[in-house]
Amino acid sequence: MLKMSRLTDYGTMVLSFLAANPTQMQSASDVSRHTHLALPTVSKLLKLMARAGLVVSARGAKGGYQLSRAPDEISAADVIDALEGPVAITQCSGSVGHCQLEDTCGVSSSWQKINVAIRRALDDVRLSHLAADEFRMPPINLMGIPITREAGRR
Amino acid sequence: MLKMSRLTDYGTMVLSFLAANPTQMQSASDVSRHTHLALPTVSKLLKLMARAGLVVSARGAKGGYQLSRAPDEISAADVIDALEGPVAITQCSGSVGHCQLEDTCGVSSSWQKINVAIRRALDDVRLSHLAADEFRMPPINLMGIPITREAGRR
DNA sequence: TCAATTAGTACTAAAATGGTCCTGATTGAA
DNA sequence: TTCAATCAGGACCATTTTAGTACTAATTGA
Repeated sequence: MLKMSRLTDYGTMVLSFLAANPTQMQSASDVSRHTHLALPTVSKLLKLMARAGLVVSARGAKGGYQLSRAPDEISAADVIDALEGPVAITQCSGSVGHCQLEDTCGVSSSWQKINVAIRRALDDVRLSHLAADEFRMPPINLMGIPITREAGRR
Repeated sequence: MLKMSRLTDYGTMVLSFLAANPTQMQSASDVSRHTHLALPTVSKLLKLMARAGLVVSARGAKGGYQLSRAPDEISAADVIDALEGPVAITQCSGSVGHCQLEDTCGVSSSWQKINVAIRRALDDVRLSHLAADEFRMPPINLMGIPITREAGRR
């Protein structure tokens, strides 16, 4: 069904929050508090996204996370890549054996076209778009007041 | 990772075989024999695709399956719909509760754009393209000679 | 030195997927 | 009429994937 995993959904929430607070480092618990996502989950997400270079981290007291670049420099594809691995509708021979048909394999060519189209669509949508959707209320309200949001999301 | 399920992959193999033999009904075991996919699996696939209207079935002796329409009238989206359910990168509230934000829900709008782009890409690729890739050898060889193909596909 | 905080990784529980099997209905042909 | 071939519809189990949690080590500011 081509669905995005729940983690990716959460990931956009987390990134959106960071995008709304670009100047300060936010600790994982800060993020957890504001997004209403469980701390261990947020922690895991941030670690993954740090490894992927979407956010930068600082250890130690006063440490935390920040977006590594502007929200319109982060695409949906980046997020999915970070949290679910590379986007590809067909993964040629997921297993060990290598594809002997690689050169001539026509099958992939049609799916490949689809892959490219999907990738482009995912590249075109930036965190700035997603984040704008995410927290619709005026930024002034963002900090103190918890953003109400269903647990199941949406 | 946005991957297509293995069943869908098999599905295209099955449909490709049917596309190569448009005139005769093919029983599930015929299809199994020629695609080298296990009979119960082929059977399941054909049932699902029959329910979705991609193939027509006939019961009883001499029964079997046939494409319901021309190979270029069947899109990749159709196949995925039939075997994995509707294509949607975000499934709004998979659970019971309904979306209270439906009208104003901005979150979905960006993802929705992605959905549309993906859907279009999947609509554009037709079974005729996939099938052309699938069995590349001259049609004359198709019937008697088993088409060699790895179990793991590709 | 210590508390706060990330990094890394292991682990468990739950859900989705893949695959098989069984039982019943339909139908052409002996 | 009977029977074998064949599809229809589920039930079912095993495997894999995903989600979520927990624990330990490393880092760093005060």
